[in-house]
Amino acid sequence: MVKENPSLHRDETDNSGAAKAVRGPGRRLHGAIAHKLGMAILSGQYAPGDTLSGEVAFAEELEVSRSAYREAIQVLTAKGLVESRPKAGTRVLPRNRWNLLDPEVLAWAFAGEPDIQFVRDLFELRAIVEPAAARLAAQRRDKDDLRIMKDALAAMRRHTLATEAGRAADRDFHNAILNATRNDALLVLTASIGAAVNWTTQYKQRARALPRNPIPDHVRVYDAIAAGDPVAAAEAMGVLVDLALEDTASAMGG
Amino acid sequence: MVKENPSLHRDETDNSGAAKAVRGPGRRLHGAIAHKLGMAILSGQYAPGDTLSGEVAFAEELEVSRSAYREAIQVLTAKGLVESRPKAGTRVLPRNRWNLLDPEVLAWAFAGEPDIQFVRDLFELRAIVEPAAARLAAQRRDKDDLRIMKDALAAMRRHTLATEAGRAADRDFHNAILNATRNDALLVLTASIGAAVNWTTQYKQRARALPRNPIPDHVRVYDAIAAGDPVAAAEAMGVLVDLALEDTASAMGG
DNA sequence: ATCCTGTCATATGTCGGAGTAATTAACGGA
DNA sequence: TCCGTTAATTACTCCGACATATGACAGGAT
Repeated sequence: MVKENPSLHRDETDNSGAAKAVRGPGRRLHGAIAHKLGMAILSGQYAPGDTLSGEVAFAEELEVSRSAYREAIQVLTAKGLVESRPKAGTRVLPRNRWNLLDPEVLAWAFAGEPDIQFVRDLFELRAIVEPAAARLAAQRRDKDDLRIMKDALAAMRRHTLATEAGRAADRDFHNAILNATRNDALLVLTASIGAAVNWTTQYKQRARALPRNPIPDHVRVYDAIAAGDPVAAAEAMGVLVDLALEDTASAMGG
Repeated sequence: MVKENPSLHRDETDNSGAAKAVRGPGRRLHGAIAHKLGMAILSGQYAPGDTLSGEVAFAEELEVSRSAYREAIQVLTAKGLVESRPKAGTRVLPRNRWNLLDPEVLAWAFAGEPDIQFVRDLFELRAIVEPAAARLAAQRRDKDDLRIMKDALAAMRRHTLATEAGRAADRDFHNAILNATRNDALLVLTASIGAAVNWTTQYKQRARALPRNPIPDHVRVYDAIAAGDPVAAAEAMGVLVDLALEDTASAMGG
Protein backbone atom coordinates (compact mmCIF):
# COMPACT_ATOMS: atom_id res chain seq x y z
CA MET A 1 0.00 0.00 0.00
CA VAL A 2 1.10 3.52 -0.68
CA LYS A 3 1.96 5.23 2.54
CA GLU A 4 2.27 8.87 1.67
CA ASN A 5 1.54 11.12 -1.24
CA PRO A 6 4.40 13.53 -1.50
CA SER A 7 6.84 15.21 -3.71
CA LEU A 8 5.37 14.83 -7.13
CA HIS A 9 3.10 17.81 -7.13
CA ARG A 10 2.87 20.59 -9.60
CA ASP A 11 4.26 23.95 -8.66
CA GLU A 12 1.31 25.56 -6.97
CA THR A 13 2.20 29.15 -7.62
CA ASP A 14 2.29 28.64 -11.36
CA ASN A 15 -0.41 26.39 -12.64
CA SER A 16 0.07 27.52 -16.21
CA GLY A 17 -0.72 24.10 -17.58
CA ALA A 18 2.44 22.13 -18.13
CA ALA A 19 4.06 20.14 -15.43
CA LYS A 20 6.41 21.81 -13.06
CA ALA A 21 6.51 18.59 -11.16
CA VAL A 22 9.40 17.79 -8.93
CA ARG A 23 11.08 15.38 -11.21
CA GLY A 24 13.78 12.84 -10.74
CA PRO A 25 17.26 13.12 -12.14
CA GLY A 26 16.63 15.18 -15.22
CA ARG A 27 13.79 12.94 -16.27
CA ARG A 28 10.46 13.68 -17.74
CA LEU A 29 7.37 13.58 -15.62
CA HIS A 30 6.35 10.06 -16.48
CA GLY A 31 9.94 9.03 -16.01
CA ALA A 32 9.85 10.47 -12.54
CA ILE A 33 6.69 8.57 -11.72
CA ALA A 34 8.14 5.35 -13.09
CA HIS A 35 11.24 5.99 -11.03
CA LYS A 36 9.22 6.53 -7.90
CA LEU A 37 7.02 3.49 -8.41
CA GLY A 38 9.91 1.35 -9.54
CA MET A 39 11.89 2.15 -6.45
CA ALA A 40 8.86 1.47 -4.27
CA ILE A 41 8.38 -1.93 -5.87
CA LEU A 42 12.03 -2.88 -5.84
CA SER A 43 12.39 -1.87 -2.22
CA GLY A 44 9.61 -4.26 -1.34
CA GLN A 45 6.94 -1.77 -0.43
CA TYR A 46 4.50 -3.67 -2.59
CA ALA A 47 4.03 -7.38 -2.13
CA PRO A 48 3.87 -9.39 -5.34
CA GLY A 49 0.28 -9.66 -6.44
CA ASP A 50 -0.51 -6.46 -4.62
CA THR A 51 -2.59 -4.09 -6.64
CA LEU A 52 -1.62 -0.46 -7.12
CA SER A 53 -4.08 2.35 -6.70
CA GLY A 54 -6.38 2.73 -9.67
CA GLU A 55 -5.45 4.95 -12.53
CA VAL A 56 -7.74 7.79 -11.64
CA ALA A 57 -7.16 7.65 -7.92
CA PHE A 58 -3.42 7.49 -8.29
CA ALA A 59 -3.20 10.27 -10.79
CA GLU A 60 -5.31 12.36 -8.49
CA GLU A 61 -3.13 11.60 -5.47
CA LEU A 62 0.00 12.72 -7.23
CA GLU A 63 -1.73 15.55 -9.01
CA VAL A 64 -0.59 14.48 -12.39
CA SER A 65 -2.60 13.61 -15.42
CA ARG A 66 -3.62 10.07 -16.21
CA SER A 67 -1.52 10.15 -19.35
CA ALA A 68 1.64 10.65 -17.38
CA TYR A 69 0.68 7.87 -15.03
CA ARG A 70 -0.23 5.55 -17.87
CA GLU A 71 3.05 6.12 -19.65
CA ALA A 72 4.88 5.39 -16.44
CA ILE A 73 2.94 2.15 -16.11
CA GLN A 74 3.92 1.24 -19.64
CA VAL A 75 7.54 1.58 -18.66
CA LEU A 76 7.09 -0.65 -15.62
CA THR A 77 5.15 -3.14 -17.69
CA ALA A 78 7.92 -3.21 -20.27
CA LYS A 79 10.34 -4.10 -17.49
CA GLY A 80 8.10 -6.87 -16.23
CA LEU A 81 7.40 -5.28 -12.87
CA VAL A 82 3.64 -4.93 -13.17
CA GLU A 83 0.76 -6.10 -15.28
CA SER A 84 -2.51 -4.29 -15.64
CA ARG A 85 -5.77 -5.67 -16.80
CA PRO A 86 -9.16 -4.03 -17.10
CA LYS A 87 -11.09 -4.12 -13.89
CA ALA A 88 -8.37 -6.15 -12.17
CA GLY A 89 -6.20 -3.11 -11.73
CA THR A 90 -2.44 -2.93 -12.00
CA ARG A 91 -0.79 -5.70 -10.05
CA VAL A 92 2.80 -6.20 -9.07
CA LEU A 93 4.14 -9.31 -10.74
CA PRO A 94 6.03 -12.02 -8.89
CA ARG A 95 9.73 -11.39 -8.60
CA ASN A 96 10.74 -13.98 -11.17
CA ARG A 97 8.97 -12.00 -13.88
CA TRP A 98 11.03 -8.89 -13.23
CA ASN A 99 13.79 -7.95 -15.66
CA LEU A 100 16.34 -7.80 -12.90
CA LEU A 101 19.09 -7.22 -15.43
CA ASP A 102 17.54 -4.11 -16.90
CA PRO A 103 19.88 -1.22 -16.13
CA GLU A 104 17.10 0.93 -14.77
CA VAL A 105 15.65 -1.83 -12.62
CA LEU A 106 19.11 -2.48 -11.31
CA ALA A 107 19.49 1.19 -10.50
CA TRP A 108 16.19 1.15 -8.63
CA ALA A 109 17.20 -1.93 -6.73
CA PHE A 110 20.37 -0.21 -5.60
CA ALA A 111 18.84 3.18 -4.96
CA GLY A 112 17.48 2.41 -1.55
CA GLU A 113 18.91 -0.16 0.76
CA PRO A 114 19.77 -2.91 -1.67
CA ASP A 115 18.88 -6.43 -0.67
CA ILE A 116 22.09 -8.01 0.52
CA GLN A 117 21.19 -11.37 -0.98
CA PHE A 118 20.57 -9.80 -4.35
CA VAL A 119 23.93 -8.09 -4.26
CA ARG A 120 25.55 -11.42 -3.54
CA ASP A 121 23.68 -12.97 -6.45
CA LEU A 122 24.90 -10.24 -8.74
CA PHE A 123 28.49 -10.63 -7.67
CA GLU A 124 28.21 -14.35 -8.12
CA LEU A 125 27.09 -13.70 -11.67
CA ARG A 126 29.95 -11.29 -12.21
CA ALA A 127 32.36 -13.83 -10.82
CA ILE A 128 31.11 -16.23 -13.45
CA VAL A 129 30.95 -13.91 -16.42
CA GLU A 130 33.83 -11.48 -16.07
CA PRO A 131 36.66 -14.00 -15.86
CA ALA A 132 35.18 -15.75 -18.88
CA ALA A 133 35.09 -12.40 -20.64
CA ALA A 134 38.74 -11.81 -19.83
CA ARG A 135 39.50 -15.25 -21.21
CA LEU A 136 37.78 -14.45 -24.50
CA ALA A 137 39.40 -11.04 -24.63
CA ALA A 138 42.81 -12.64 -24.33
CA GLN A 139 42.00 -14.71 -27.36
CA ARG A 140 40.46 -12.04 -29.54
CA ARG A 141 41.93 -8.68 -28.65
CA ASP A 142 43.71 -6.68 -31.31
CA LYS A 143 46.14 -3.77 -31.12
CA ASP A 144 43.42 -1.16 -30.78
CA ASP A 145 41.89 -2.94 -27.81
CA LEU A 146 45.23 -3.13 -26.07
CA ARG A 147 45.95 0.52 -26.74
CA ILE A 148 42.63 1.58 -25.22
CA MET A 149 43.23 -0.60 -22.17
CA LYS A 150 46.70 0.81 -21.77
CA ASP A 151 45.43 4.37 -21.99
CA ALA A 152 42.74 3.64 -19.42
CA LEU A 153 45.31 2.10 -17.14
CA ALA A 154 47.50 5.16 -17.45
CA ALA A 155 44.54 7.38 -16.62
CA MET A 156 43.79 5.24 -13.58
CA ARG A 157 47.32 5.83 -12.38
CA ARG A 158 47.15 9.57 -12.91
CA HIS A 159 43.88 10.09 -11.11
CA THR A 160 43.00 7.80 -8.27
CA LEU A 161 39.76 5.89 -7.89
CA ALA A 162 38.67 8.57 -5.46
CA THR A 163 38.10 10.98 -8.35
CA GLU A 164 35.40 10.77 -10.95
CA ALA A 165 38.01 10.79 -13.71
CA GLY A 166 39.66 7.80 -12.12
CA ARG A 167 36.45 5.84 -11.92
CA ALA A 168 35.71 6.72 -15.54
CA ALA A 169 39.08 5.29 -16.47
CA ASP A 170 38.26 2.15 -14.53
CA ARG A 171 35.03 1.81 -16.46
CA ASP A 172 36.88 2.40 -19.71
CA PHE A 173 39.31 -0.35 -18.87
CA HIS A 174 36.60 -2.88 -18.19
CA ASN A 175 34.59 -1.78 -21.20
CA ALA A 176 37.64 -2.22 -23.39
CA ILE A 177 37.92 -5.79 -22.19
CA LEU A 178 34.27 -6.43 -22.89
CA ASN A 179 34.62 -4.91 -26.33
CA ALA A 180 37.56 -7.15 -27.05
CA THR A 181 35.37 -10.20 -26.49
CA ARG A 182 33.46 -9.28 -29.66
CA ASN A 183 30.33 -10.41 -27.89
CA ASP A 184 27.49 -7.92 -27.65
CA ALA A 185 25.42 -9.99 -25.25
CA LEU A 186 28.31 -10.25 -22.85
CA LEU A 187 28.97 -6.55 -23.16
CA VAL A 188 25.43 -5.49 -22.41
CA LEU A 189 25.10 -7.82 -19.48
CA THR A 190 28.30 -6.86 -17.76
CA ALA A 191 27.87 -3.19 -18.48
CA SER A 192 24.46 -3.19 -16.80
CA ILE A 193 25.60 -4.99 -13.70
CA GLY A 194 28.88 -3.18 -13.45
CA ALA A 195 27.28 0.22 -13.72
CA ALA A 196 24.78 -0.46 -10.96
CA VAL A 197 27.22 -2.12 -8.61
CA ASN A 198 30.04 0.32 -9.09
CA TRP A 199 27.75 3.24 -8.74
CA THR A 200 26.56 2.00 -5.39
CA THR A 201 30.05 1.20 -4.26
CA GLN A 202 31.32 4.64 -5.05
CA TYR A 203 28.32 6.16 -3.38
CA LYS A 204 28.67 4.21 -0.19
CA GLN A 205 32.40 4.62 -0.16
CA ARG A 206 32.36 8.37 0.02
CA ALA A 207 33.59 8.63 3.55
CA ARG A 208 35.62 5.47 3.63
CA ALA A 209 39.23 5.20 2.79
CA LEU A 210 39.95 3.29 -0.37
CA PRO A 211 40.87 -0.23 0.62
CA ARG A 212 44.05 -0.86 -1.29
CA ASN A 213 45.85 0.02 -4.45
CA PRO A 214 43.92 -1.61 -7.27
CA ILE A 215 46.45 -0.83 -9.99
CA PRO A 216 48.66 -3.92 -9.73
CA ASP A 217 45.67 -6.23 -10.01
CA HIS A 218 44.48 -4.39 -13.08
CA VAL A 219 47.92 -4.55 -14.58
CA ARG A 220 47.96 -8.31 -14.11
CA VAL A 221 44.75 -8.58 -16.10
CA TYR A 222 46.16 -6.38 -18.81
CA ASP A 223 49.39 -8.31 -19.04
CA ALA A 224 47.59 -11.61 -19.37
CA ILE A 225 45.33 -10.29 -22.10
CA ALA A 226 48.22 -8.67 -23.92
CA ALA A 227 50.17 -11.92 -23.71
CA GLY A 228 47.17 -13.75 -25.11
CA ASP A 229 47.03 -16.06 -22.11
CA PRO A 230 43.35 -16.95 -21.54
CA VAL A 231 43.84 -18.88 -18.31
CA ALA A 232 45.90 -16.21 -16.61
CA ALA A 233 43.50 -13.52 -17.79
CA ALA A 234 40.51 -15.32 -16.32
CA GLU A 235 42.32 -15.89 -13.06
CA ALA A 236 43.48 -12.30 -12.72
CA MET A 237 39.99 -11.04 -13.45
CA GLY A 238 38.62 -13.40 -10.84
CA VAL A 239 40.83 -11.70 -8.28
CA LEU A 240 39.50 -8.33 -9.36
CA VAL A 241 35.90 -9.39 -8.90
CA ASP A 242 36.63 -10.90 -5.51
CA LEU A 243 38.21 -7.65 -4.44
CA ALA A 244 35.21 -5.68 -5.61
CA LEU A 245 32.97 -8.01 -3.66
CA GLU A 246 35.01 -7.52 -0.51
CA ASP A 247 34.87 -3.75 -0.90
CA THR A 248 31.16 -3.73 -1.48
CA ALA A 249 30.47 -6.14 1.35
CA SER A 250 32.41 -4.08 3.85
CA ALA A 251 30.88 -0.88 2.51
CA MET A 252 27.44 -2.34 3.09
CA GLY A 253 28.33 -3.61 6.49
CA GLY A 254 27.83 -7.22 5.44
CA MET B 1 13.07 4.37 -43.31
CA VAL B 2 9.61 3.04 -43.13
CA LYS B 3 8.86 1.18 -46.28
CA GLU B 4 5.17 0.51 -46.12
CA ASN B 5 2.21 1.48 -44.04
CA PRO B 6 0.13 -1.60 -43.56
CA SER B 7 -1.79 -3.72 -41.25
CA LEU B 8 -2.41 -1.53 -38.26
CA HIS B 9 -5.51 0.22 -39.43
CA ARG B 10 -8.81 0.56 -37.72
CA ASP B 11 -11.72 -1.43 -39.03
CA GLU B 12 -13.15 0.86 -41.62
CA THR B 13 -16.71 -0.30 -41.50
CA ASP B 14 -17.03 0.50 -37.83
CA ASN B 15 -15.37 3.69 -36.80
CA SER B 16 -17.27 3.81 -33.55
CA GLY B 17 -14.31 5.08 -31.62
CA ALA B 18 -12.41 2.20 -30.07
CA ALA B 19 -9.59 0.45 -31.83
CA LYS B 20 -10.39 -2.50 -33.99
CA ALA B 21 -6.80 -2.45 -35.04
CA VAL B 22 -5.14 -5.56 -36.32
CA ARG B 23 -3.16 -6.34 -33.26
CA GLY B 24 -0.24 -8.56 -32.62
CA PRO B 25 -0.33 -11.71 -30.53
CA GLY B 26 -3.17 -10.91 -28.19
CA ARG B 27 -1.60 -7.63 -27.23
CA ARG B 28 -3.08 -4.27 -26.66
CA LEU B 29 -2.93 -1.68 -29.34
CA HIS B 30 0.17 0.09 -28.12
CA GLY B 31 1.73 -3.29 -27.53
CA ALA B 32 1.12 -4.17 -31.14
CA ILE B 33 2.75 -0.95 -32.29
CA ALA B 34 5.71 -1.51 -30.02
CA HIS B 35 5.98 -5.05 -31.35
CA LYS B 36 5.92 -3.84 -34.93
CA LEU B 37 8.44 -1.09 -34.36
CA GLY B 38 10.63 -3.27 -32.18
CA MET B 39 10.83 -5.94 -34.81
CA ALA B 40 11.59 -3.36 -37.46
CA ILE B 41 14.43 -1.95 -35.39
CA LEU B 42 15.84 -5.31 -34.36
CA SER B 43 15.76 -6.56 -37.93
CA GLY B 44 17.91 -3.63 -38.95
CA GLN B 45 15.35 -1.67 -40.92
CA TYR B 46 16.36 1.45 -39.08
CA ALA B 47 19.98 2.48 -38.90
CA PRO B 48 21.17 3.64 -35.49
CA GLY B 49 20.71 7.37 -35.25
CA ASP B 50 17.94 7.18 -37.78
CA THR B 51 14.90 9.17 -36.79
CA LEU B 52 11.42 7.70 -36.82
CA SER B 53 8.49 9.48 -38.35
CA GLY B 54 7.15 12.22 -36.14
CA GLU B 55 4.47 11.54 -33.61
CA VAL B 56 1.68 13.13 -35.57
CA ALA B 57 2.74 11.84 -38.96
CA PHE B 58 3.29 8.33 -37.72
CA ALA B 59 0.06 8.10 -35.82
CA GLU B 60 -1.68 9.33 -38.93
CA GLU B 61 0.03 6.77 -41.13
CA LEU B 62 -1.03 3.89 -38.97
CA GLU B 63 -4.38 5.42 -38.21
CA VAL B 64 -3.96 5.12 -34.50
CA SER B 65 -4.12 7.82 -31.91
CA ARG B 66 -1.06 9.71 -30.83
CA SER B 67 -1.52 8.39 -27.32
CA ALA B 68 -1.21 4.80 -28.46
CA TYR B 69 1.90 5.67 -30.41
CA ARG B 70 3.38 7.48 -27.47
CA GLU B 71 2.82 4.58 -25.13
CA ALA B 72 4.48 2.29 -27.63
CA ILE B 73 7.43 4.65 -27.76
CA GLN B 74 7.63 4.56 -23.97
CA VAL B 75 7.98 0.81 -24.12
CA LEU B 76 10.76 1.03 -26.68
CA THR B 77 12.44 3.75 -24.66
CA ALA B 78 12.28 1.60 -21.55
CA LYS B 79 14.09 -1.11 -23.46
CA GLY B 80 16.75 1.30 -24.63
CA LEU B 81 15.91 1.02 -28.31
CA VAL B 82 15.01 4.62 -28.98
CA GLU B 83 15.28 8.02 -27.41
CA SER B 84 13.03 10.93 -28.13
CA ARG B 85 13.68 14.54 -27.49
CA PRO B 86 11.69 17.63 -28.35
CA LYS B 87 12.34 18.95 -31.79
CA ALA B 88 14.93 16.24 -32.49
CA GLY B 89 12.33 13.55 -32.93
CA THR B 90 12.58 9.93 -31.89
CA ARG B 91 15.90 8.42 -32.82
CA VAL B 92 17.07 4.85 -32.83
CA LEU B 93 19.87 4.44 -30.30
CA PRO B 94 23.16 2.74 -31.09
CA ARG B 95 23.10 -0.99 -30.61
CA ASN B 96 25.12 -0.98 -27.42
CA ARG B 97 22.37 0.92 -25.64
CA TRP B 98 19.79 -1.76 -26.38
CA ASN B 99 18.70 -4.08 -23.61
CA LEU B 100 19.55 -7.12 -25.64
CA LEU B 101 18.77 -9.37 -22.68
CA ASP B 102 15.22 -8.15 -22.29
CA PRO B 103 12.93 -11.09 -23.04
CA GLU B 104 10.81 -9.07 -25.41
CA VAL B 105 13.78 -7.61 -27.26
CA LEU B 106 15.18 -11.09 -27.55
CA ALA B 107 11.89 -12.30 -28.97
CA TRP B 108 11.91 -9.49 -31.51
CA ALA B 109 15.46 -10.27 -32.46
CA PHE B 110 14.51 -13.86 -33.10
CA ALA B 111 11.20 -13.16 -34.77
CA GLY B 112 12.60 -12.40 -38.17
CA GLU B 113 15.82 -13.78 -39.50
CA PRO B 114 18.02 -13.61 -36.44
CA ASP B 115 21.50 -12.28 -36.90
CA ILE B 116 23.76 -15.31 -36.94
CA GLN B 117 26.48 -13.49 -35.06
CA PHE B 118 24.10 -12.52 -32.31
CA VAL B 119 22.96 -16.10 -31.94
CA ARG B 120 26.55 -17.16 -31.57
CA ASP B 121 27.09 -14.47 -28.95
CA LEU B 122 24.10 -15.73 -27.04
CA PHE B 123 25.25 -19.30 -27.09
CA GLU B 124 28.68 -18.22 -26.00
CA LEU B 125 27.05 -16.56 -23.03
CA ARG B 126 25.01 -19.67 -22.31
CA ALA B 127 28.13 -21.77 -22.55
CA ILE B 128 29.64 -19.57 -19.87
CA VAL B 129 26.67 -19.28 -17.55
CA GLU B 130 24.85 -22.58 -17.67
CA PRO B 131 27.73 -24.85 -16.70
CA ALA B 132 28.47 -22.49 -13.83
CA ALA B 133 24.82 -22.70 -12.85
CA ALA B 134 25.00 -26.47 -12.85
CA ARG B 135 28.07 -26.25 -10.68
CA LEU B 136 26.27 -24.10 -8.13
CA ALA B 137 23.21 -26.30 -8.30
CA ALA B 138 25.31 -29.32 -7.46
CA GLN B 139 26.47 -27.53 -4.35
CA ARG B 140 23.16 -26.14 -3.17
CA ARG B 141 20.35 -28.40 -4.35
CA ASP B 142 18.06 -29.96 -1.80
CA LYS B 143 15.66 -32.87 -1.98
CA ASP B 144 12.84 -30.86 -3.48
CA ASP B 145 15.04 -29.64 -6.31
CA LEU B 146 16.12 -33.14 -7.11
CA ARG B 147 12.57 -34.43 -7.03
CA ILE B 148 11.43 -31.76 -9.50
CA MET B 149 14.35 -32.52 -11.80
CA LYS B 150 13.60 -36.20 -11.63
CA ASP B 151 9.94 -35.65 -12.45
CA ALA B 152 10.86 -33.43 -15.40
CA LEU B 153 13.27 -36.05 -16.63
CA ALA B 154 10.57 -38.70 -16.44
CA ALA B 155 8.21 -36.46 -18.37
CA MET B 156 10.88 -35.94 -21.01
CA ARG B 157 11.13 -39.66 -21.41
CA ARG B 158 7.38 -40.14 -21.71
CA HIS B 159 6.85 -37.45 -24.30
CA THR B 160 9.59 -36.73 -26.78
CA LEU B 161 11.03 -33.31 -27.52
CA ALA B 162 8.87 -33.27 -30.62
CA THR B 163 5.79 -32.64 -28.50
CA GLU B 164 4.97 -29.48 -26.63
CA ALA B 165 4.69 -31.44 -23.39
CA GLY B 166 8.19 -32.75 -23.91
CA ARG B 167 9.64 -29.32 -24.46
CA ALA B 168 7.80 -28.06 -21.38
CA ALA B 169 9.44 -30.85 -19.39
CA ASP B 170 12.81 -29.81 -20.80
CA ARG B 171 12.19 -26.26 -19.67
CA ASP B 172 11.11 -27.50 -16.25
CA PHE B 173 14.31 -29.46 -15.91
CA HIS B 174 16.50 -26.50 -16.71
CA ASN B 175 14.44 -24.19 -14.56
CA ALA B 176 14.77 -26.57 -11.65
CA ILE B 177 18.54 -26.40 -12.01
CA LEU B 178 18.44 -22.62 -12.10
CA ASN B 179 16.22 -22.58 -9.05
CA ALA B 180 18.63 -24.81 -7.22
CA THR B 181 21.37 -22.23 -7.65
CA ARG B 182 19.44 -19.96 -5.28
CA ASN B 183 20.49 -17.06 -7.50
CA ASP B 184 17.74 -14.87 -8.90
CA ALA B 185 20.00 -12.96 -11.26
CA LEU B 186 21.23 -16.17 -12.80
CA LEU B 187 17.71 -17.46 -13.08
CA VAL B 188 16.35 -14.41 -14.85
CA LEU B 189 19.26 -14.21 -17.24
CA THR B 190 19.19 -17.82 -18.32
CA ALA B 191 15.43 -17.96 -18.48
CA SER B 192 15.36 -15.02 -20.89
CA ILE B 193 17.99 -16.38 -23.18
CA GLY B 194 16.77 -19.94 -23.01
CA ALA B 195 13.21 -18.99 -23.82
CA ALA B 196 14.17 -17.02 -26.89
CA VAL B 197 16.68 -19.49 -28.21
CA ASN B 198 14.61 -22.58 -27.57
CA TRP B 199 11.57 -21.02 -29.04
CA THR B 200 13.41 -20.31 -32.26
CA THR B 201 14.96 -23.71 -32.33
CA GLN B 202 11.68 -25.47 -31.95
CA TYR B 203 10.16 -23.21 -34.55
CA LYS B 204 12.85 -23.82 -37.12
CA GLN B 205 13.01 -27.47 -36.32
CA ARG B 206 9.43 -28.23 -37.21
CA ALA B 207 10.18 -30.20 -40.33
CA ARG B 208 13.54 -31.55 -39.30
CA ALA B 209 14.15 -34.81 -37.61
CA LEU B 210 15.35 -34.49 -34.04
CA PRO B 211 19.11 -34.87 -34.08
CA ARG B 212 19.72 -37.41 -31.39
CA ASN B 213 18.38 -38.72 -28.14
CA PRO B 214 18.98 -35.98 -25.59
CA ILE B 215 17.96 -38.02 -22.56
CA PRO B 216 21.30 -39.59 -21.66
CA ASP B 217 23.01 -36.19 -21.64
CA HIS B 218 20.33 -34.79 -19.38
CA VAL B 219 20.64 -37.77 -17.10
CA ARG B 220 24.36 -37.17 -16.77
CA VAL B 221 23.68 -33.62 -15.61
CA TYR B 222 21.12 -34.87 -13.13
CA ASP B 223 23.39 -37.55 -11.76
CA ALA B 224 26.22 -35.11 -11.21
CA ILE B 225 23.97 -32.64 -9.43
CA ALA B 226 22.40 -35.39 -7.33
CA ALA B 227 25.84 -36.63 -6.42
CA GLY B 228 26.87 -33.12 -5.44
CA ASP B 229 29.76 -33.14 -7.87
CA PRO B 230 30.22 -29.55 -9.11
CA VAL B 231 32.90 -30.27 -11.66
CA ALA B 232 31.05 -33.12 -13.32
CA ALA B 233 27.83 -31.13 -13.31
CA ALA B 234 29.48 -28.20 -15.07
CA GLU B 235 31.06 -30.46 -17.61
CA ALA B 236 27.87 -32.35 -18.37
CA MET B 237 25.97 -29.11 -18.78
CA GLY B 238 28.66 -27.86 -21.11
CA VAL B 239 27.96 -30.82 -23.34
CA LEU B 240 24.27 -30.00 -23.32
CA VAL B 241 24.87 -26.41 -24.42
CA ASP B 242 27.24 -27.50 -27.15
CA LEU B 243 24.62 -29.87 -28.43
CA ALA B 244 22.00 -27.15 -28.45
CA LEU B 245 24.37 -24.93 -30.37
CA GLU B 246 24.94 -27.61 -32.97
CA ASP B 247 21.22 -28.14 -33.39
CA THR B 248 20.52 -24.45 -33.73
CA ALA B 249 23.40 -23.88 -36.09
CA SER B 250 22.32 -26.66 -38.41
CA ALA B 251 18.69 -25.53 -38.17
CA MET B 252 19.72 -22.06 -39.24
CA GLY B 253 21.87 -23.31 -42.03
CA GLY B 254 25.03 -21.98 -40.44
C1' DA C 1 -24.17 -26.63 -6.10
C1' DT C 2 -23.36 -24.99 -10.70
C1' DC C 3 -24.08 -22.15 -14.37
C1' DC C 4 -25.70 -18.15 -16.53
C1' DT C 5 -26.46 -13.16 -16.87
C1' DG C 6 -26.54 -8.37 -15.82
C1' DT C 7 -24.32 -4.69 -13.62
C1' DC C 8 -20.49 -1.88 -12.56
C1' DA C 9 -15.98 -0.49 -11.61
C1' DT C 10 -11.76 0.14 -14.00
C1' DA C 11 -8.46 -0.03 -17.53
C1' DT C 12 -7.99 0.97 -22.54
C1' DG C 13 -8.24 3.82 -26.47
C1' DT C 14 -9.18 8.51 -28.44
C1' DC C 15 -8.93 13.42 -29.30
C1' DG C 16 -7.31 18.08 -29.69
C1' DG C 17 -5.15 21.81 -27.57
C1' DA C 18 -1.75 24.37 -24.76
C1' DG C 19 3.01 24.45 -23.26
C1' DT C 20 7.88 23.68 -23.57
C1' DA C 21 12.34 22.80 -25.21
C1' DA C 22 15.84 22.09 -28.59
C1' DT C 23 17.40 22.38 -33.29
C1' DT C 24 18.03 25.28 -37.04
C1' DA C 25 18.84 29.34 -39.34
C1' DA C 26 19.05 34.03 -39.68
C1' DC C 27 21.54 37.94 -37.99
C1' DG C 28 24.94 41.05 -36.31
C1' DG C 29 29.51 41.89 -34.49
C1' DA C 30 34.57 40.99 -34.61
C1' DT D 1 35.30 35.18 -43.21
C1' DC D 2 34.12 33.46 -38.85
C1' DC D 3 31.69 33.09 -34.60
C1' DG D 4 28.41 34.07 -30.92
C1' DT D 5 23.61 35.57 -30.20
C1' DT D 6 18.82 35.63 -31.12
C1' DA D 7 14.47 34.17 -33.16
C1' DA D 8 11.39 30.92 -35.25
C1' DT D 9 10.11 26.52 -36.23
C1' DT D 10 9.04 21.96 -34.95
C1' DA D 11 8.24 18.04 -32.40
C1' DC D 12 7.81 16.15 -28.03
C1' DT D 13 5.29 16.68 -23.43
C1' DC D 14 1.46 17.06 -20.68
C1' DC D 15 -3.30 17.63 -19.94
C1' DG D 16 -8.24 16.44 -19.18
C1' DA D 17 -12.53 14.87 -20.88
C1' DC D 18 -15.01 11.39 -23.44
C1' DA D 19 -16.08 6.79 -25.35
C1' DT D 20 -15.38 1.80 -25.17
C1' DA D 21 -14.56 -2.83 -23.63
C1' DT D 22 -13.62 -6.19 -20.38
C1' DG D 23 -13.31 -8.79 -16.34
C1' DA D 24 -15.04 -9.38 -11.50
C1' DC D 25 -18.82 -9.94 -8.71
C1' DA D 26 -23.44 -10.73 -7.29
C1' DG D 27 -27.86 -12.46 -7.78
C1' DG D 28 -30.99 -15.48 -9.85
C1' DA D 29 -32.21 -19.64 -12.70
C1' DT D 30 -31.44 -24.41 -13.54
